[in-house]
Amino acid sequence: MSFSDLLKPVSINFTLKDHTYSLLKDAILKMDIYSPTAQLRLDERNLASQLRISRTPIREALARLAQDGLVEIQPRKGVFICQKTRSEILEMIVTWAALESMAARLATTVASDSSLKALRKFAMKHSTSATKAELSEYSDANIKFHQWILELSGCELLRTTADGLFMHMYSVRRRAMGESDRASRSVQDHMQIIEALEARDPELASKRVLEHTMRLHAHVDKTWTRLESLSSGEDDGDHFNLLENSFS
Amino acid sequence: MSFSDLLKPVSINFTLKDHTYSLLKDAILKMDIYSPTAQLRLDERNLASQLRISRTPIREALARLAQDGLVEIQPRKGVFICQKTRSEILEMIVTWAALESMAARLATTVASDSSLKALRKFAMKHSTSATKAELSEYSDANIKFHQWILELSGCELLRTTADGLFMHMYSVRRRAMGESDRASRSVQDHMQIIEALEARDPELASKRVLEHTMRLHAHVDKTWTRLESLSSGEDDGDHFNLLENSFS
DNA sequence: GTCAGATGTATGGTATACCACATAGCATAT
DNA sequence: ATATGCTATGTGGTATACCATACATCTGAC
Repeated sequence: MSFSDLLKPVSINFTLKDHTYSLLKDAILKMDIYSPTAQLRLDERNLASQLRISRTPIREALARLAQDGLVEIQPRKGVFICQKTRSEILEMIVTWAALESMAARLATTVASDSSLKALRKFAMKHSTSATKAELSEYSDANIKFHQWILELSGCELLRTTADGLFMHMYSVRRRAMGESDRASRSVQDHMQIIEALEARDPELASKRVLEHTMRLHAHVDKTWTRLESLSSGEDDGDHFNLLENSFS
Repeated sequence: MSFSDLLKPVSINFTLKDHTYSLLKDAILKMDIYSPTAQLRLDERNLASQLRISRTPIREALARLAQDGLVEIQPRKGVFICQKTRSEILEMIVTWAALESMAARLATTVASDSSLKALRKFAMKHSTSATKAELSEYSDANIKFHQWILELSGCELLRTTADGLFMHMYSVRRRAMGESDRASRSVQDHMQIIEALEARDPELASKRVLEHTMRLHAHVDKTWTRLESLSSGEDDGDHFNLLENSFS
């Protein structure tokens, strides 16, 4: 090993702006933004003094977070963490379903046999923990499975776009994805998806991913009521109920 | 009508930051960023003096544009307009196909008869201009048709996500979407899509939109060579060639 | 007692000064 | 002649001062 190998990574390209961005993003995603006691307002000056930096990099980070839809900047009013409505969450699941369904379609063609084998191994390992109702672990494995399919598609844009959606659902997944009665069905679905991938059947793989994700959609649609009570007043309508007969 | 009615919209919620953002965005999208003489570098101080404002709102606008993927900020180096590689453009088309295909599926359920009728009317009106090889007009109508389907889905997130992709393709659409030999086939496709929507057939509508968009994908894949020559050196591989047999 | 207006304070928006780094050109030494 | 190192300059990164607005509180008049 030469000198240059050791000395290369001199923290190049580090900026407070970028650091603050990921710092704030993680903090927002970790906190339970639906708790009644949640601090929804972000004070630039407080953040600045807490992080011991000036407001400038913070403001640029906030501008990016606003672009992500994580916060809302009301001019002359303040910066507020965005609470997603049930309707918005359902739309995210629909969009996610669209992306992952396409990813599965692509994966039937581009994924290597070995990578499919690895996916199967992963899914089977976690099929046991799911039945043990270790919900948090199951939830993580569940998300990982879906992200894996996105990766297998070989399409970076599909993956990153879907990641943007997953991000918003982190603060939500514990209550939406963790029900144990859904776990066994979910594991079953996953296995069928893998079989379709292994069979190199684009239509079938795409169809199964779509149906699987839309089952989550239906589940959230039915059980999710707490969110509406918090941000009550605005009613976007629940026209998505109508959509479910598009997927059988 | 009282004075206050007339005077209300006194630039409330107007911020230089937001204004600069859309200003720069439009400017970037309008210019031909693939022209050899294109000015790819953005100088903060130049922009500031041209717009007669300070650097601060410009920097926040640039941070958002970077998030959009329109520009790249290289710390301590400069801000550069992003040229998309052919590979990235192909990925955009794939992702767009995923979104619009889902939108068509939803639209078969939620779109009203009257809105479908309006879509058909729109498509038929522009089917004539397409044969007249009025390319620019056809190109606009083509995009409008696809956006319309996104709207009919009733899913805002599908629409906005797809819009984000369309945005990047504006600077590209003239050379990618305007070939007249594609126009007649395109019009034909559009009509078949409308028929599937009117038949309220989710599978068929989704399938036809997918195939239609992937025909554009195949077309771009085959004919797009100029881009690579400009940003030659990096080769992301053209593994997307392999994907086309997923769609027949 | 209540409401209108003034005033104070907090917060975001903007401008600007300064700093650190990257780059190119030049000078000097070998 | 070439290579090395210094310096000048331009650029983005950061800090900070100041401005404008929104909102709450207080005060005074009715």
